[in-house]
Amino acid sequence: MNREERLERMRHSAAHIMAEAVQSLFPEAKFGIGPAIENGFYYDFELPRPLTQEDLPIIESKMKEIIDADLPFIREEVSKEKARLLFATQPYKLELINELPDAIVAIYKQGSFTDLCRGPHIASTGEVKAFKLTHIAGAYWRGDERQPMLQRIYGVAFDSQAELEDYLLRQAEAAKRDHRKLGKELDLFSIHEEIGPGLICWHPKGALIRQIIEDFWKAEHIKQGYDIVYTPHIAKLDLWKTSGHWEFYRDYLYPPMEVEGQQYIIKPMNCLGHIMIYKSQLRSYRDLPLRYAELGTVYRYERTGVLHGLARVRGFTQDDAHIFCRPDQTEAEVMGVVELAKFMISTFGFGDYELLLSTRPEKYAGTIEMWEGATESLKRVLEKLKLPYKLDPGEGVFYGPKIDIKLRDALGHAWQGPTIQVDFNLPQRFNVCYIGADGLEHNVTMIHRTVLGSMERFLACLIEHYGGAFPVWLSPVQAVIIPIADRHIDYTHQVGNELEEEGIRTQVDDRSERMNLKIREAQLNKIPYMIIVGDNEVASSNVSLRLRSGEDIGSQTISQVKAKIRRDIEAKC
RNA sequence: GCCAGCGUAGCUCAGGGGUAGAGCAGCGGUUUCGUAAACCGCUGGUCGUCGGUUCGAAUCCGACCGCUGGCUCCA
Repeated sequence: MNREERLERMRHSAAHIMAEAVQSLFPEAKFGIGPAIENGFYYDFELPRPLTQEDLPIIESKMKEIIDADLPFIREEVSKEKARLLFATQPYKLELINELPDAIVAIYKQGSFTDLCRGPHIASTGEVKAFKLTHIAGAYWRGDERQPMLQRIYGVAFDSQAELEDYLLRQAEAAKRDHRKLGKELDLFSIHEEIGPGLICWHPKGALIRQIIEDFWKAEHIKQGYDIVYTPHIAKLDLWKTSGHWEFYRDYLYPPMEVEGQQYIIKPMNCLGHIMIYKSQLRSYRDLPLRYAELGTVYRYERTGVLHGLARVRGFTQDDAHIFCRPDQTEAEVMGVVELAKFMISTFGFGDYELLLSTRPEKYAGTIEMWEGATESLKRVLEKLKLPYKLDPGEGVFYGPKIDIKLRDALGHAWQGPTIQVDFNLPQRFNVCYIGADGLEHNVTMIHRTVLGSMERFLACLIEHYGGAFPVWLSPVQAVIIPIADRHIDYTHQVGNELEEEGIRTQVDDRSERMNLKIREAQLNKIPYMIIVGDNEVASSNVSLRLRSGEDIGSQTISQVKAKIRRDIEAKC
């Protein structure tokens, strides 16, 4: 048994132990399910009263008693009949029993607690070495919002106290990288109750980072044969009826507004504008592929409970593009997009990401042949590029299969970023065609794609990835010049001007404050270079260089410093 | 949207039925200093909003708004 399997078994057993503890405190508890998860476990309960944070230590100490008693886990196999009797007061367990395919089901007992469970488990409760209950949350029975909401207790468990403490410490460190916290501390963006939830105000420093990314994005897209376009933020409702969005996507749309007797809505997607541009002329098969790219701001109504800083908002800018191509070009185009996405996110330092290939859902547009053909193309691209990916069966959008790339935030939550979606629906609904070599009209294949996801979510991940210490090329302030005493101020401005002329974003800190305070603030603002000047520097026409790592490089000529900063900017690291 | 928790000065937070507190920030001074916080003084809040209970509410109750952790959903 490898480490992961052993840990999973132990964590699952910890869930049973927690269930026993809860049962002893609430004899009338009804039990849902209690699996192992990454780093720990949870169990869902229906209880006579809401749990509070204060209940957790009580449950923990009860769990410790059970662990200290070192009770064996005993597996038994019983008939469904017997299981129904055993769990007669447990409606959720009965529901599970009824759905199990076999006539015989497994149960596990430890101490006074018996659970319907496939197993496997550890030999006895004493094998749980280190655990902690972390939080309580509501969770729908079977993850279905029409079902009752149960109370879920989450815990973490490890092989040793040291590993547990290490994990908790890492979580605490990760919390410091939270983009919502850093966004405020580094003065990057804000969200206002007065404006509305999920709507972002970008402050000068955050806007500057975004602008650098957008400039880079545009330049790379132009290199890759994309054409930059702009399309309106509102459009007639009829357009969205034709596209099917009004029918399939209505819950996410802001209600229509009436203008001159016509209904308009704010766009939730950019595709329709791009289609209109495509359709403004007759297109020959020789013109394809056409790639229209737009940093397009869209608005979607998201339920209040799902909003999260920059990562899940109601107004966001997609780094969108739509590729119109012939079916025989699809694979090459998807290949180009995957490579571009890989290049973009690796430029921003993301090495660790997940690729998912989603296939045909139950409700779908187009024919099975179209789906299979496109899904195979996507698969071949991933295989040719030797990219490891997971299949996400049935999770495609109704209009076509897709490849998603997920980026992780500081706390390990995976957010969908780049996405590449083949679309069989819109070309038909809008009759998006080209004239083939045969002189006849053919539907184009349309590919919707982003290579960052959205500026908001990407920035959220980026802030957390770097913990706010952005690489030099993205740092809003790249160098701060700090005089030791007021008599050095003239010289700091002189140095500052030289750096500015070199295109380095420089700030001269000429406030009447002590150098130590200025260094501290520069550190807290995660400014990459601190350039300190005092009597020695003025006398020698040099500067003293300190890095945000804390490293004191010491005396350098101004041209040495300029060259170093330029090199670091160009290396994008 | 659902479950739970939370909302006190610009920020971080204490207080908890008798009418508001700290540190930092800000402002005014003093200090001119060698690699992560100099010193003194001052200003600053209808305690998220609206209702209710009470002689009296920031404190208790209700509704709403917002935030946090999950669930569901997603770029």
